[in-house]
Amino acid sequence: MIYSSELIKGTLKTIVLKMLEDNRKMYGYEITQKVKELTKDRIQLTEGALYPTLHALENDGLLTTETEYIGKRMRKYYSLSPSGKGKAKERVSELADFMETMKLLLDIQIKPA
Amino acid sequence: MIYSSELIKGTLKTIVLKMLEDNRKMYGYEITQKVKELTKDRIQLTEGALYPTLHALENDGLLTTETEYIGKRMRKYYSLSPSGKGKAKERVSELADFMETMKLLLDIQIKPA
DNA sequence: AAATATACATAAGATTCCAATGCATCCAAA
DNA sequence: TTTGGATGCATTGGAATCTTATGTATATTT
Repeated sequence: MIYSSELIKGTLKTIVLKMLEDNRKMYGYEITQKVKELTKDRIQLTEGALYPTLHALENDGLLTTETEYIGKRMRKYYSLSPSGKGKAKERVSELADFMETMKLLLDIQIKPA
Repeated sequence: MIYSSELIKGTLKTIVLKMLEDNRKMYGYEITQKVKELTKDRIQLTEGALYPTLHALENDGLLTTETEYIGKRMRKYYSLSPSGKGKAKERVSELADFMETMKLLLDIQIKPA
């Protein structure tokens, strides 16, 4: 199943924050690949959505960056700042709560973990 | 907890379709109240979002309408068309699947129903 | 040698939602 | 009895978010 793009809306920031919470330090392309892998190809982040989001999170002080070169190719690593760590927890828990609510609202049966 | 509005994005159409699937015939204001009630005030649909959505669904042939007057006050009832019924099931099941995926991605523990 | 993958980024446009506003009716309380 | 709150429709302007397309460049695989 491929999700209609509408569903992804509003969750991208949360996904990015969570990936960085789990992995400490990642670069953009790596995030797209990790998400693709973890979701078995169901969610494929587009670069046009991802990079602006990373920049916005950085602008908000939630991410810090460091640039590395692999050969001549640039890699821009992103990490959670202290406030980013707080924000990550906040966002994930908010989404979890929202999903609980949607489950009730839509009569959706969710398999236990 | 009040959800940051971003989360609602992408789910509004699904919510509306589901409400009409369960209730056969509803008017706009009734939908906002029902959703508010079912979610214990956590989701409050705004009119600026709801009405354009209802019109869009109607335009897509998923909803039919009938107007009634209660005294002098107009009421516009919305119902699922045959294709709307199919779409409702499709959307809800897509959202359920998406939530499963997000659960895995974000390590969220969901309580069993 | 060419195609694919890696890796960054921006721009134009569509979609979607919110906040604000407007109109009108009905009902309850002051 | 009149005033405020709830009911009920709707639109508009603007913000936010994502997609598609494009651009640049290097590395790897075929």
